[in-house]
Amino acid sequence: MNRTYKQIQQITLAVDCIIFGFDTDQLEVLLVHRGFEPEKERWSLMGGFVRNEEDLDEAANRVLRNLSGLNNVYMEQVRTFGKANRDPYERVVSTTYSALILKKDYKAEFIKEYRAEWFPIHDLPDLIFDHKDMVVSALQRLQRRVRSVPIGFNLLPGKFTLPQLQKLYEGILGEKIDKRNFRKKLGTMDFLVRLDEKDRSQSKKGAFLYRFDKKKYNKAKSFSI
Amino acid sequence: MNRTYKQIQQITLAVDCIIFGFDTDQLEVLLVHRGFEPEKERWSLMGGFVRNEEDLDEAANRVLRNLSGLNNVYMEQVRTFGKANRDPYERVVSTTYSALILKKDYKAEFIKEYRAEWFPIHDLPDLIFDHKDMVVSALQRLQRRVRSVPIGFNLLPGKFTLPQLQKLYEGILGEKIDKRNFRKKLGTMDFLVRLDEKDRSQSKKGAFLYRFDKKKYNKAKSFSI
DNA sequence: TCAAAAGTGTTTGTTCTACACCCATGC
DNA sequence: GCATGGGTGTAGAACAAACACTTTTGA
Repeated sequence: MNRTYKQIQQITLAVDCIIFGFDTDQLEVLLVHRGFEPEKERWSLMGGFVRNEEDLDEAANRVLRNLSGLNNVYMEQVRTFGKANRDPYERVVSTTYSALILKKDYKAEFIKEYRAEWFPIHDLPDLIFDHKDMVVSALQRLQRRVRSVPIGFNLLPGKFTLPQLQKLYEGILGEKIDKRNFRKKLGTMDFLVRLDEKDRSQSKKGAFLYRFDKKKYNKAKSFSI
Repeated sequence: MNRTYKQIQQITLAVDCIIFGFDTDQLEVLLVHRGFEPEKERWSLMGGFVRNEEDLDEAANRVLRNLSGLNNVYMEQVRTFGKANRDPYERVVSTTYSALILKKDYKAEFIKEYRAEWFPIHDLPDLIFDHKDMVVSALQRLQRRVRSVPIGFNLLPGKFTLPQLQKLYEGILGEKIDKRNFRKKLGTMDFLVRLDEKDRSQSKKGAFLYRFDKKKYNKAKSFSI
């Protein structure tokens, strides 16, 4: 090891965010239309360079905050993309983070300012560099994680119905789920508390609203779908 | 994004390798005793800086090769450690890779040259920086992966016995496994082929040798322990 | 009264767990 | 002949998968 190696190494470190949202029955990703060179007018993930004094995690949070106005968002590192020529213009190594946000928290003003747009996960436009691979690996990770950790709730409002929750899981996993079996599993989870309230926007009968009780979950910390 | 950001950013990118080996009944990690400042005389993972023209994966392979003489080793990226002050001497972001090697392939000459040493996974010396966290996260990942992908075989010779294999899994997972249940599962895997040969080094009766048939595995690609 | 979505149990098959004895051999 | 590790099967419990009808209500 060589303390002056920095003088030799010419690699820039960046973060890219795969921002997931959910819209009634589809999982979506927020992409930005680049208004600058290189690759102007193509689509990309939201990204940015890491600052000298900030943690890598902080960099990802800053990028997300600056480009979306959102703070305190559920986020986790996915993996680092480091092919020498992944960016043909300069040597950039990028660590990806996946974020789960409540779509309606994302303000229209940012849509305009950054020319951002939501795309269904299975209907993405052409993306720059290896950003498609990044989305794919983030999705795969999400599909694995969402079965064993209750992170999916970050994509729903604080109060949600079981039909909504089921559609969310179907959207993430990309497969139909049996309603009765799904509810049977949820029935064993006491951190899912039913409210005395119904949402009648989807049906005349109305579906009971539930909320995720974090404190109760933290006692047992067991989750599996 | 700013193409000249590299002039501002002063972050060095490194890789660190968590090298796992297995010795009859314990999972072990190869560590190096640092003969240089900073943190001279303490223990650390094998690491190195990424070169300008090499892929991140290549960097990890180079580090492993240079410091161990081993090539074509099973390796996968674990995660990237990027706390601003994780290395108190300079700003270094490090991507970790975990490697599974056959311990007896690791030559004594390198042990001497690099003052490297094998340590049982649950009896590590004090490590520099966040290297302990790196080992922990690599172990956790290994414990998850080893159940669903047949990567454990990389820690055993080409021919191995079932008692050996069971001890390997017990060593990695840190728990006892029922012999009959373990063998029942293996019995369903036709890519595990029994040879007409026994290893008598552990018992008088001798245990049948098996080998992992990669081609057969690639047909079905299903594995679960 | 009917259309549309919400809600509810049972059966069957599969997988997981616990558990104890005989076998082959070298000494 | 005995000590050592290798090898084998079964029964009960838990879990997963398949499947169809009733309820509520607004239009």
